[in-house]
Amino acid sequence: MLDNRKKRILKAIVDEYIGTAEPVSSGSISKKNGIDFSSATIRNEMAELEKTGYLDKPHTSSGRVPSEKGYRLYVDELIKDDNISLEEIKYISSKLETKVNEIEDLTRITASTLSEITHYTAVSIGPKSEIQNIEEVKFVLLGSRMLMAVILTDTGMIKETIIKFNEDITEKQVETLNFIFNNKLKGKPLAEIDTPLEKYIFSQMNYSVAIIRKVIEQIKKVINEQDNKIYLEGAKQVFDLPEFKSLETAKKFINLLDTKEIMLDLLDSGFAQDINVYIGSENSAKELKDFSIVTFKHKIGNKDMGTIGIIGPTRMDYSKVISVLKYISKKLNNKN
Amino acid sequence: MLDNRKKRILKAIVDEYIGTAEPVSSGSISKKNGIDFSSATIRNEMAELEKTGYLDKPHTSSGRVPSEKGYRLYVDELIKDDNISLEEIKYISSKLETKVNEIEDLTRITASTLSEITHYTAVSIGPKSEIQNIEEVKFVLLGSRMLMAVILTDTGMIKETIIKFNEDITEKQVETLNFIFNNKLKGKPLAEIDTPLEKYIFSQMNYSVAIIRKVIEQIKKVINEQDNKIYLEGAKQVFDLPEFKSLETAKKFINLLDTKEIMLDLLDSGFAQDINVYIGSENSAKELKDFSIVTFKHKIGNKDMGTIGIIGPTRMDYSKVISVLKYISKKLNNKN
DNA sequence: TTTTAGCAATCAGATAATGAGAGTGCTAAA
DNA sequence: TTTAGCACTCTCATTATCTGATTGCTAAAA
Repeated sequence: MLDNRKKRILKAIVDEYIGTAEPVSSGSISKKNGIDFSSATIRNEMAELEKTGYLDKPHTSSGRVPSEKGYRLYVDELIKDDNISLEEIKYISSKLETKVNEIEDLTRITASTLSEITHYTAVSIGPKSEIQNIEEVKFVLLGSRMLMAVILTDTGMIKETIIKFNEDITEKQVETLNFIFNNKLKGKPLAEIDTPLEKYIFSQMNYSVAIIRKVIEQIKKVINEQDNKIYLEGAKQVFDLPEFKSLETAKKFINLLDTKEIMLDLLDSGFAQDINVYIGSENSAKELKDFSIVTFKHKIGNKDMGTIGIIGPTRMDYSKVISVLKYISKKLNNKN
Repeated sequence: MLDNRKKRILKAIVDEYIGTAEPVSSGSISKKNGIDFSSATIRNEMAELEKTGYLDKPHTSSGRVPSEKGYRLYVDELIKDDNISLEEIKYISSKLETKVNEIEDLTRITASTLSEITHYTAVSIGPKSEIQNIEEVKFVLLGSRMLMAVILTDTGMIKETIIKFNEDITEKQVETLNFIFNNKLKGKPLAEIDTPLEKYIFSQMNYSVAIIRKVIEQIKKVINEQDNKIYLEGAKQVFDLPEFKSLETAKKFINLLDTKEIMLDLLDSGFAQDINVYIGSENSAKELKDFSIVTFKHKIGNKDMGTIGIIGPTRMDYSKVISVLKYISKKLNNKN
């Protein structure tokens, strides 16, 4: 266990390193208000902190840099979570008041707001289809061979898709589709739209199995696309961070953001708590070992409403990110 | 006017420079098949080409680099437009056969295919709303206070939007809306959806002007958004080009792509011809002076169906880009 | 016992010096 | 008209040198 002074010094080092991205020297810390010891004393403490694994040293004659263990302690014990300014509060409020029609829009706006304030990259996904129940399904005929299907779920997702046919569809058929889908599916999970349903409908109404199959396939497709759709905000922000000054690193990062599996995994991995922080190699994917991720599962009650992830260097301003997320989380819950 | 040999040498230089991005030496050209002169002779010709403005020289003892005038001649007179491989043809065909429901999807798929083949960045927009006529408008009630409006146009655009109200909407009202919109607007330009229509509707049916206003506002909003929506494909490809090895340049480029006005302008600027090439400072925006743009207005008959732009360094493989575009253009026209 | 001043040792990063290599322009011969 | 030959130029990579920041350790001071 670290004594109080060591913790204060560690905090000062991490704070400074987050600000400057340069190894922190004993001298710069000894001048900090609140820490009134000579650089020699700080040096001794730093040597200890290094020995116990909280700090690293890039090379013999350089200052210290926080290790992952150091960041972890910093995040768990040393930061405040109300590091948010009045302007930021105002900005967030104005953004969240934007009228949205669909739940994904809300998640996306939240993510982009977050990215704007923190200057890190944000990724987000809407609620998973598997946890959503069907509120209403509506078929609308557009022209004679084009059917639009609109699906509303209990989490507020509205998804529409267009289905084209090689044969004419009659108003009567559309009516039947509307009737069957709503009677059979209202309140049921989205996943019910599948082959058994197809068979059921076919048994109820005697028109072309091809039509029914196409309808169901297309709806399944659009739901599936929805589940795998990742929104990305503020990717170019990273170019302003010193850790991306090498083109190689920047390229690696951009490619990483493009790798759907990793991103989906990242957004899925959050625990039941609201805000999760993964520092460097704590991330499940080894590609993320040089980054830190903060994820936030937006819930209403215990219903998952989508997830947001903030990706940045391990030298992330955790205090700011967490504070802003906490505030947003509170706001979103009040809203409903 | 350049004699034949000078043209052949210029072509060889541009070809080589496009391939290597390195200043081209007299020696490397003299070895090219088809050009069987000693490096000294080539040197003399190169000196001439430089004097007449077709070539530049980064410094006294370096090889030559094409000037904008050189590229212009190259594009206008020296390249072939059937520089396309069987694999590429197959790939394009397979991509274009993807079923699409909306015209924007087609433009977008075309742009992304192009970007994949050429390794340059593609931007695209759908057809402008002002040139589109309304084919059908459909209102569908979702729940009791949520109305969905679907608009189909003659160019195949399908746009839907959701309108939320603070009061209940009846099926009767929806019917009236459907009746009036379709009777009044079928075949008319999209722009007719505006205040005069609002007044007309209000004179025809006596329910809350607030509802009508909201409907029209929301539809106008979604059409406007549509007009300003730019699709971007393959932005990260530029990281592989040597001209973007400096982070500064890459950053500038990414910011450029983000500047809507410039991109919209770029896509609007094309002439009546199908394929337009703008080299370096030929571009209207000064921010684009280090880039070349190839634009392509996709038309069916003389109806504009959207525009695609390829952005790359002035050292762009014009022959490849133009060949692929020509082929795609032919394919798209056969399709309809 | 704790803190601090002082100082040699270390190392990254900037700056300067050197040299090789690629390419040109020009001259004079083929 | 073409080409071989050669001095000249300039970039780029490599090496050497210098500077400044920072540390660890020792011994004195608190």
